[in-house]
Amino acid sequence: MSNEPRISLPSRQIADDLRAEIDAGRLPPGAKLPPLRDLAERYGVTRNTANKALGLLQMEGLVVTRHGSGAYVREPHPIRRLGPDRYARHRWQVTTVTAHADDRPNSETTQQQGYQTQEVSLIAADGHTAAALGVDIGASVYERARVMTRDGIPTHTMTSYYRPADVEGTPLVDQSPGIAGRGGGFQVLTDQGLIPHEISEDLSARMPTTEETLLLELSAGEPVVEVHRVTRMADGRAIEYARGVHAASRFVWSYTFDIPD
Amino acid sequence: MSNEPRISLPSRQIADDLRAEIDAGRLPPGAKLPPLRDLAERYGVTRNTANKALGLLQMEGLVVTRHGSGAYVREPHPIRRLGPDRYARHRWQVTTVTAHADDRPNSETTQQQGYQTQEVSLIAADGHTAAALGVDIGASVYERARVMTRDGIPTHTMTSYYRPADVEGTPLVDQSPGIAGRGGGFQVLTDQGLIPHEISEDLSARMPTTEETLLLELSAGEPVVEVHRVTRMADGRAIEYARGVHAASRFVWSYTFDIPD
DNA sequence: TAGTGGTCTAGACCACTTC
DNA sequence: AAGTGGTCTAGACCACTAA
Repeated sequence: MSNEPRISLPSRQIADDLRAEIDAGRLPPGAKLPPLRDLAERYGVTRNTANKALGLLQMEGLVVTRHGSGAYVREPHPIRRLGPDRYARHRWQVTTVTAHADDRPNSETTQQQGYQTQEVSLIAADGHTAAALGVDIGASVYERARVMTRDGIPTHTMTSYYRPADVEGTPLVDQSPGIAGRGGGFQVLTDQGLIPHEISEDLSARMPTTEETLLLELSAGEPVVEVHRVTRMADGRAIEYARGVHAASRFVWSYTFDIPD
Repeated sequence: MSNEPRISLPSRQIADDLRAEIDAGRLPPGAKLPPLRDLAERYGVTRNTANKALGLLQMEGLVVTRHGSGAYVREPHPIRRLGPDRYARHRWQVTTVTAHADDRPNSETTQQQGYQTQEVSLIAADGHTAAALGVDIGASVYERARVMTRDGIPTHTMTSYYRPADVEGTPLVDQSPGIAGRGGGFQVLTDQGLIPHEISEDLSARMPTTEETLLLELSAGEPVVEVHRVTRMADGRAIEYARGVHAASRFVWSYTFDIPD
């Protein structure tokens, strides 16, 4: 009848006990967990087994370990709320036309979101990109890959794709990092006469690849959210396709819409 | 200088090799991986180490293991696309008024989404619920918890909260499973004169709790997406607050909106 | 019954952090 | 130097699956 093991596996039991301590607040965020050797002795198991218990808690995202230091209750990340407002015109529209020689914006733009790297290359469009931009598969498109950071820690990647004719000669496809600067990509497109009007976003979540774990400095048990974004003009023509990979624990996405008929 | 280990750890090496086989398509979805004992022998390591390598691949969501049978390359799930259309009026509006005596809808409604269980109870509102519904913290609200299934496998949970005055006496708070039936919750609210008009959704991703892992039959390395939804009438009054937990790999969320000013 | 994954003990060495 | 997490070997037993 019962599908459950009669007695909890030792590693599970240890994890359950620690989780209870955490949930009850007796081990608050930032608190140090007992050393592996203590846990092993207390439960009469080997260090391997105690270590496995910690592994379970890491996978759940409840605990982080610092090699050589200890295991700690994970502290909640400051969460950034991503709503349609982040694309608002007043955030990127520059009043003076073609003012992109002025890099290094001084005020709040850098604080809000400064990117670390910008890699631009001309590549062959894959299926998704081709479909989104309305070009043939294998056609040349510009790829602009960035890693976004906040307070020095990477938060997400953002890779944009453009039709070459749309962006040739613009700061968007200039190798120099950060040169898109003031106003960013949308302003540059606007300067080209390509006015962003509508955005479609597709969101999905998965576990990171090993590369992403390194790049985004993800701790064990942290999923990523993959965002696919298509930006269109008022006439429906797509002018940018972008793929982002976000550390899940640092964001919440927010959307509001009317119920359709 | 180099921060990388000179030689890859054995468990990492095995995982990397297997991942390469999978990525290259030499181990296609559904293919059986070599038995642990074979891997151990081939690499000159113990079964423990080979097992750890499998664990890494499981965490990445690339591999699933079936106890007693073997380890297999994970097959991609059929993905369901969730757009605003799923809330469209024509999907739930019933032409004949107050037709909720007719349970067990016979045609497509059940195929699309049939729920397994419905637990209704009167509980004290927590902070989120109170804020969303505009009631005091601790005030009584109806909680209606469901587990949604598709083709017999659970896909997500959905727990709705209502102001008691809004739903008292309606099928929504009837214990009998499935009785909301035809048209579902929005139709019942409409029958009460509470017409859903606008929806706000907040999405975030995280690793599942152990309970959720059992409930949604999640395999190792599968994250969940938590959806918070507030449904409002045209005058802005909230009539439902709902929280859902989705198996991440089975869904993609899709939103389209105009760029704000 | 044979094959296979899951977990555990016992003991060892290493890598990193902290003092 | 002492403390702590990470990984590994060697060997064992158990639980589940499939023929």
